Amino acid sequence: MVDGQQRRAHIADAVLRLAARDGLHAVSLRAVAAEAELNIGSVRHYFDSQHDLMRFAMRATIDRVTARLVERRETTDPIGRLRPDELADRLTGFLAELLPLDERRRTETTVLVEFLLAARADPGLADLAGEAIRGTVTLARRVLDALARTGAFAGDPDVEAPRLAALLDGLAFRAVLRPEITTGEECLAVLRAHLRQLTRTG
Amino acid sequence: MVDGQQRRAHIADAVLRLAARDGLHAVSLRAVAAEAELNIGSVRHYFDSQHDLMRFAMRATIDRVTARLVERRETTDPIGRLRPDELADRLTGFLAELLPLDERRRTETTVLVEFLLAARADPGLADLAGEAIRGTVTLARRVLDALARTGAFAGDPDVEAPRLAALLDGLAFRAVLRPEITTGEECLAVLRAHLRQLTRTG
DNA sequence: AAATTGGTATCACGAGTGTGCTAGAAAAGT
DNA sequence: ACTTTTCTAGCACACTCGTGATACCAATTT
Repeated sequence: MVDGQQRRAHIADAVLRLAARDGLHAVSLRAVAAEAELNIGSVRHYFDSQHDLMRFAMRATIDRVTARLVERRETTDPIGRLRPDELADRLTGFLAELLPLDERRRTETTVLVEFLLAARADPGLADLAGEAIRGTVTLARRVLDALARTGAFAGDPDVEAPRLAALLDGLAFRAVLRPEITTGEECLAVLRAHLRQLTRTG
Repeated sequence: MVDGQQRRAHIADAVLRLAARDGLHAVSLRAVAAEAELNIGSVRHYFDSQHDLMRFAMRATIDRVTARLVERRETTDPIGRLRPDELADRLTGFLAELLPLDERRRTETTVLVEFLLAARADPGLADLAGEAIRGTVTLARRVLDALARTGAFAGDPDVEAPRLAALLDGLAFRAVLRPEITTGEECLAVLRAHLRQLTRTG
């Protein structure tokens, strides 16, 4: 007996690799089967339709990123008294989980952008897209809370959270599209500057 | 004799409408012909290949947005002495040209996002994508210059320009994907807050 | 008036797509 | 040992796609 969960994950991985490399439009059943080194019939055994496969892959990506953030959620806990700049740098590293700074994060971010855009015209993915888009704001809110808890920040969260969320998604988007223009170092520098400035305003 | 330029623009319009409504993957020669109420043969008469058509449409979109910005470029000229906040609001309106705040801008922004992502796996569009991505930073630089010229801002342009660019693209991206989450008002509020804060920092 | 170009309209081909369907092999349950 | 489920493998159908090729009409040129 084969491990069904593991097989599905393996297939989803093929989808992610393919989508990140060649774009979502290149993700066909046949291409996925080839990439996963499986037969088309096998792929279809684990996923009833192409749509199921896509949804599963998108779900998996969101969960994967979320899991990383949860793993590191203690980063936002104010252990001890840190200097504001130190706290800002700490949170920069935390939020950098959403930026394409290495192979893994690049794949995840790229695929998410692809899926989000696809969801625009595909009602079957609308809920997942909403989840992801809201997720960034939620995360931003959490980080701002962490700043506020140390008294280093006292701005209006209803403006600052969307602002930080847009900045994050914008950096990710630009770095995904043209890494040689919006480099990883630049992303970090910008994000760090933003968080540091927030600590100076409140 | 038919006006070739006009016909090409008409066809490109059909591409934009289609791409904005159903996504780029739905833009086939047949769909474009139907949308433009032309015969496939006619479309093919004006464009040698599908790739030519795509390139032309992307080029047209970039030019259209650029033209709007050039039309309003005097907005960045410091006529008279404005209060910093007034200047910030003025520049907010200027940069809002890149945000999907009405039908026209929504179409343009959406299509641009679609094309940018498509360019990731299509070397034939790479130069246009680079142009667009660089364009946002250039624009950001111009706005920061305008701020600096009035002495209201003295930050580091090498950080602030990419930051503003990422914020702009992030707002546009999010508002294109989920307008009910990242609304037009929120975009404006965030952008205004950002520019106002810049005037207070320097 | 004849010839050339510009524009419109179709057909046909090969390639690629998702999916319905069938069937053999392998493993698990009885 | 037999049956049933799981898995793998592949055929075939209907569809869409871009494009080559062809033909016909209209306007302009010669």
